[in-house]
Amino acid sequence: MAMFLGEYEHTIDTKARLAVPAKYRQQIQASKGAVLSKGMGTCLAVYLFDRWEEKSNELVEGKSSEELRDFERRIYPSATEVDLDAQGRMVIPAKLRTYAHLTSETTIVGVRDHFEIWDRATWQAYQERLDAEGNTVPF
Amino acid sequence: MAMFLGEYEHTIDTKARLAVPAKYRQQIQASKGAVLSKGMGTCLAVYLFDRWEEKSNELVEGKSSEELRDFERRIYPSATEVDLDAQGRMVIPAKLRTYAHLTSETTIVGVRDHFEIWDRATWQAYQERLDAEGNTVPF
DNA sequence: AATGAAGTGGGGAGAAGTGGGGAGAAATGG
DNA sequence: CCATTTCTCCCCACTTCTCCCCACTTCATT
Repeated sequence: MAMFLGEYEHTIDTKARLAVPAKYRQQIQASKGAVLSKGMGTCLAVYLFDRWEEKSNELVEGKSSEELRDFERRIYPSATEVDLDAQGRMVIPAKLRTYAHLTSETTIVGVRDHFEIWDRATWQAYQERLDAEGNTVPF
Repeated sequence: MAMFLGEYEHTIDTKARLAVPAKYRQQIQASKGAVLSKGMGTCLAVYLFDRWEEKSNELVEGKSSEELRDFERRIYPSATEVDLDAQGRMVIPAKLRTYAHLTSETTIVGVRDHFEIWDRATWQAYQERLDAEGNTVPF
């Protein structure tokens, strides 16, 4: 079972390329590929394909046909298949880059069943907010 | 299994031609062709032929012969086979262009088993409506 | 130091998207 | 049935962008 851990500071270059951490890259290459989509909050999310299908199928459960249409038109257009060049980089489409306020300085974080791509400043602000709210690490 | 993802901004030229995104084009060419028809809402929909047949068969289930006739007269006349020129463009018939309020600025979105063609302004308004209703991306 | 893996940067060929001319088919009118 | 106009579609041209390839740096390990 795939598992994403850790925090990496990578950069998006002038061609909109972002190197995927080698540990994640291996998991993508060992699976049927991955999907990049808008994430919850100001970030992007990458799921292995199988897991992404599982999740979207769960989310579809019990929706009326009207809700379903809206939902599908929200989910699928905001997603793209991830493909990596020979150096293990992915290209971030302009729409998604804008959505997540990504510039060059980027932080990539593993979140159990997926990983997320944050603008570094946005990520830091988010972490500081969690600290301020008294969220602590429970270990 | 065919899968349509992503969002593309293309233009309809003065000859009513619209370039199909290369990723979708490959799927069309790898299949038995595709069908262009009116979509749900102010848009057009393109299904691969096999999937379109499946869907219309489902929709026919349990209809009386009267309902069936109406249904068929509604569906089939508005649908056309998609054929692409050497540059991968399709021609949008005038009736369909009017139906979907298409001008020049067009957005093409993948929605799992088909893709849709929207006037760009109409698509933006629709997405903003979903935002306003509190629809968020759940990933 | 030498080696290899990981991340970053950039040149350049080919693909993708856009625009328009023009021949032949189809529709329209006498 | 022929003439004229309209429309469809094939072809060529141009621009932009994607992606393949090569190269360099850094860091960890031996």
